[in-house]
Amino acid sequence: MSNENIYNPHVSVDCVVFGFDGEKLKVLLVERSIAEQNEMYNDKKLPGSIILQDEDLDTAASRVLNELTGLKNIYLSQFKSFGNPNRTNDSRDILWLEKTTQLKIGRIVTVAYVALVKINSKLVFNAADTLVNWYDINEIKNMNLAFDHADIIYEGLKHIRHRLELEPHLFFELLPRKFTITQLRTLHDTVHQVQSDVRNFQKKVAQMPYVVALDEVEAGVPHRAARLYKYKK
Amino acid sequence: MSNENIYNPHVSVDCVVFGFDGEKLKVLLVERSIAEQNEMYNDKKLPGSIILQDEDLDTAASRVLNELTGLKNIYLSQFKSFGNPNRTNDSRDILWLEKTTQLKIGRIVTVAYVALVKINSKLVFNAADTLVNWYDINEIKNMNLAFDHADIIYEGLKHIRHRLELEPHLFFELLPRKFTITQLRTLHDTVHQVQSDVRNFQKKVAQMPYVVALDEVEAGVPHRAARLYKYKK
DNA sequence: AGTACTTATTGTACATAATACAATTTGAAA
DNA sequence: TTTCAAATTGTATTATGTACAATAAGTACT
Repeated sequence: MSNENIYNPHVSVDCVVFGFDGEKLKVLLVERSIAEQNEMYNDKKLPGSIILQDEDLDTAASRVLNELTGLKNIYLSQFKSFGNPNRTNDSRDILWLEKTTQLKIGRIVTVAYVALVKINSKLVFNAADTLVNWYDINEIKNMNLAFDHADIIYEGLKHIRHRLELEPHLFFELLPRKFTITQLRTLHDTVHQVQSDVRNFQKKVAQMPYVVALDEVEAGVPHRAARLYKYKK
Repeated sequence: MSNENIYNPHVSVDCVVFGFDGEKLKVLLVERSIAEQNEMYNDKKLPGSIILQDEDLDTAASRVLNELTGLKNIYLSQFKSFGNPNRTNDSRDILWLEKTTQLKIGRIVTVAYVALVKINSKLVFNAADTLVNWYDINEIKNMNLAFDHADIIYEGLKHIRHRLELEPHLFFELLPRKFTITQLRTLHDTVHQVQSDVRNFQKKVAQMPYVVALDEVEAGVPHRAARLYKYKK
């Protein structure tokens, strides 16, 4: 291998942050504005950052999430790295990188993470200059996203579907602290794209020792209120 | 974020290549020699390489494997990236990096892959100056490995155990083209660290349409020869 | 030829888990 | 008190997983 071939790309982390609003799976995206000639171009991107010197990958991902939402101790898991040499070739992406980093950046390999958060958490969107919003996972394909972030979201979705199959405990990262079995079932069915039988689902939940019934029912519904449950590891 | 904090690390790929010799799971390691003062220090490392300019991650991993073994079209799957800032801090590792790359390299983020190969493949160990050998997965913990390669192997093992549970088809990447059910069972039991019941295992295999019996039996055994099977996707 | 040895091959009974399916209860609203 | 919307609950059936041992086949030895 000749030395001229050795290349020194940058490394970043990107977070695919999932939430559940009671009906749909959502992803957290950051608004991005690019000054292009006399026009402003707007699109969306995943929360992410180039890693800092002496910063571990996991640490960088936690930092990104914390800077954006104020949240700590949330479920965060590396799932795949993306290093296509062309992933930073779009002219708008190059423009944006130069503006935000003040550097000529040729290539970025990004390490992608999935995060699961309770959408009802009072998210403190810290950085005053960044607009952050939840988007329905099904709308992503109709949106303009930076870099290869649409691919990353899609891969993250596949990953989290697997993970939730293997570790059903992770469902409770997405639900409020007190939830009904119907909410759990809706989430389960949304994630796995199935329609479970109500009775069989109740039966299955009944034999999960980590789902415990509370002495409370939901409030404010115009019909019989459902019992509330909590997750207890 | 101030610009002085933006760092530009190198990126590499490393391959954890698994094989099965009929009894044990094995990993392919490369011999490494480092001239240290007047002594030669020898240890082992994973096959890997810094990625080239304009080279995709998957492509780099294929290249590494092909340069080392001559094999193409083998199962190769990215599983995790390792970016601990201290992973390249060992003095011998630094020495070796400088010797082989002729560069001052501060930090390397590596993207790790698992590969599954038939150990009976006539592996052409191309590079005349690299000694390559199979090592029992259980011996790894008693060996001196470069960088954090012991961690990477351990994570790769965990990953491949998961994968083989979800996609039993992958077992056939490790077995010879013609195999006996006993070989398949031994492999299965080794990977999953269980001891299956012989009859129940046969039953399960019998209802795999992709395992087809041949009109042949194994040769050269000093007892009743077992029927041979092949995998047919 | 016969015996000993080693591994291959095969079935049944039982337990557990997954699935299909609908009537009744509860509380709020009219 | 009637209506409505959603919550709650059980049984029969099927499929899947598990425990368990006797016989068959081929080699090696005498």
